[in-house]
Amino acid sequence: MKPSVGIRDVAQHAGVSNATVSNVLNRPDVVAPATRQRVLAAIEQLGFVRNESARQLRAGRSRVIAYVVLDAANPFFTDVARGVEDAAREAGLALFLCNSASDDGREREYLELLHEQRVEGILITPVDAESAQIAERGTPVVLVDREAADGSRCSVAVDDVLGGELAVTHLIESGHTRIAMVGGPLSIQQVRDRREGAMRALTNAGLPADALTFLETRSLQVAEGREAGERLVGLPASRRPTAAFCANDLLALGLLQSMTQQGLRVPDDLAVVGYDDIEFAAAAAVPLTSVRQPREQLGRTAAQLLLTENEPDHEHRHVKFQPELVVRASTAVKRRAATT
Amino acid sequence: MKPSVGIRDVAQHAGVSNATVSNVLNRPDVVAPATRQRVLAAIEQLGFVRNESARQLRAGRSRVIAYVVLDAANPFFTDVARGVEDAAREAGLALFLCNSASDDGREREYLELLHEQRVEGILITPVDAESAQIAERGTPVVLVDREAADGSRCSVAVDDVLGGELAVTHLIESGHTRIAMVGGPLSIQQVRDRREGAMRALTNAGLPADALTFLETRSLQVAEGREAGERLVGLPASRRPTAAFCANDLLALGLLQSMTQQGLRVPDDLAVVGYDDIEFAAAAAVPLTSVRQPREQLGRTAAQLLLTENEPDHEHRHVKFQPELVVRASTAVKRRAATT
DNA sequence: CCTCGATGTTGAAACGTTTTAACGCCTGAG
DNA sequence: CTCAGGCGTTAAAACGTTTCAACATCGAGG
Repeated sequence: MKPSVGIRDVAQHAGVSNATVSNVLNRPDVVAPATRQRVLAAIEQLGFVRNESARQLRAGRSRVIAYVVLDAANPFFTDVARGVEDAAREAGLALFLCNSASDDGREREYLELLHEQRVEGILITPVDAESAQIAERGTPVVLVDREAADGSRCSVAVDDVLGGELAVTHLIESGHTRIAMVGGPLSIQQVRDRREGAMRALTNAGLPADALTFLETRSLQVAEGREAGERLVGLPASRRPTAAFCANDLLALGLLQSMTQQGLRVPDDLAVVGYDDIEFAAAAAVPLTSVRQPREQLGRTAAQLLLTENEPDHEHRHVKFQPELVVRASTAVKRRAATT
Repeated sequence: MKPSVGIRDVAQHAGVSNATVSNVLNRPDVVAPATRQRVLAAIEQLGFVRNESARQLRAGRSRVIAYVVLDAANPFFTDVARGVEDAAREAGLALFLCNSASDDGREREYLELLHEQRVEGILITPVDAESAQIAERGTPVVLVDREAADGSRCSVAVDDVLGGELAVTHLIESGHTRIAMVGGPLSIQQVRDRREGAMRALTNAGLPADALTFLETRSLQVAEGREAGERLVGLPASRRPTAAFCANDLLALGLLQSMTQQGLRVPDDLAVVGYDDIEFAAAAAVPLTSVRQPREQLGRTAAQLLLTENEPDHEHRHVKFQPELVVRASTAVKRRAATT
């Protein structure tokens, strides 16, 4: 079971040289049919499994790309990953998924490992885009859902400022003038961008900057959304926002739950806008208005960009998609009578 | 950028032999502090990255395990994966996630690749547990959320028959006598088991077998749940079930959505029970009654079992956890007046 | 002064592939 | 009968590590 049968065992068993076995494996057409059969039989019989390490050592390449994802439990990222995988398999590559779980220690470890593995390329949605961890080390890296600060590598992103603007403009047009934004930590670029968009929406509408209350969360997960909901309800009614813009749908779902539990109604007592438009947003307690991003296309494009990396005349590109607002019940205008 | 600096470049640059560099990397304590510093400096300066293929080729081992998951977009599996990863990193191993997406072609390709990569071990939730793809090939394999048919390998599972029984017993006790089960394809062991449990519940309650209508779906995803909802509503009212047991929460969420869209109320017109108790179940339009499985523990245990695989006196074990019913609004008894 | 053990370092042999250039053989053309 | 050329096969040299036995060097104990 362990004695690890190698290519030369096969060769011996089939009465040929190991080079011939290698040819059967890699260029079957070049070897005579009879010999090929004999070799294949030997492989079958001995249960030979090609040793990828050796092959790779010799060949220098590895047929594998990896996607280091920020939160594997967030459906947004699994959808992006699906896009990546589709593109990868079209190119004959396999995809390894690594979950950094927003922990830059884990992220570093995975990057290190992947570099050592000499994967063909790395896609990453980094914990912190500025971090030096992602330094060039011979393996091409493409940023996903983040913009490369310097032009030093390819990136695929969505215009988060615009997304924030769309969301908050929608709330303002629905008559809201006290709006909360829930999200965090602020070390995440996207949270900052989406907030910037939100501010821009205020400015456009001629509202003062303090019309937006920022509730910072420790992460972008459901539990944090619930907690933010409690904080929100804890505010004195006179100051309490009438609408909330959440930095992603997980937070929004948590917020929604929290509202229900505390006996407040959405959208009547609080309108809610999420971000990402994950599949569960539409199935939520109150179907969620959300900012949709082209998730699979994001992944697909990133993978394609990665594949161009080792073309000789490669120029780093920065693709930026546009988000789109999907309006559902969580922001429906009912008995809204704005304080305006 | 490409000329790939190796251990001997470092050695030369530091004025030592490559063996010493290797020692610095693997047994730092054995080399004199002064030399060590010099070598580390050289590594830093040359941007040396250890070649894992070569190391692995020599050492025969690989510090990586993999989990081939059935559907990376299903939060149930991402939670299991989290458990796996926690256990793996405690053991100093990294985890590669591979998504078979319920496609046995993909599954086969990934298994092949992982064997060739000589990963330390493979966890898998197989598309088809009986499939020969998973044949022993030198790399230990542990089944996750499936029971090993023969005792030929370790497995970690949850008692799905019991789970089905719990769900349907609950529905029966709530007064339902015409029950639908939504799930499929039947090639999936779990669907079969859960249905068997459902049947057992009928028997226990003295109901005839045809009290359960089985609606087979093509997959276990949200869209299929929606479609099943339409089929359900299409039934003549006299024969239409008053409750539905879904083989997982994704189906249940789809069903829920479909009901709402078609103007039926849950639980009044149709009670719904899901399975898995994913985080989104509680945040659904109508909070979902569901059968909870110890997701992270499932993963954690599987990883631990895998780690015992190459102990000399290893005996294959089959761990089986108990599921638990979580009752929420989707099966609340309101104006229920059973036809009994 | 010699021996011994401890401490650090090293040369060289693996590990299992792929690849290259060369080889032998056979066929058909001259 | 010879020779060019095609075809199938092979020996051997990589690829970049780790490891092992051997080797210096040095201080201490006899």
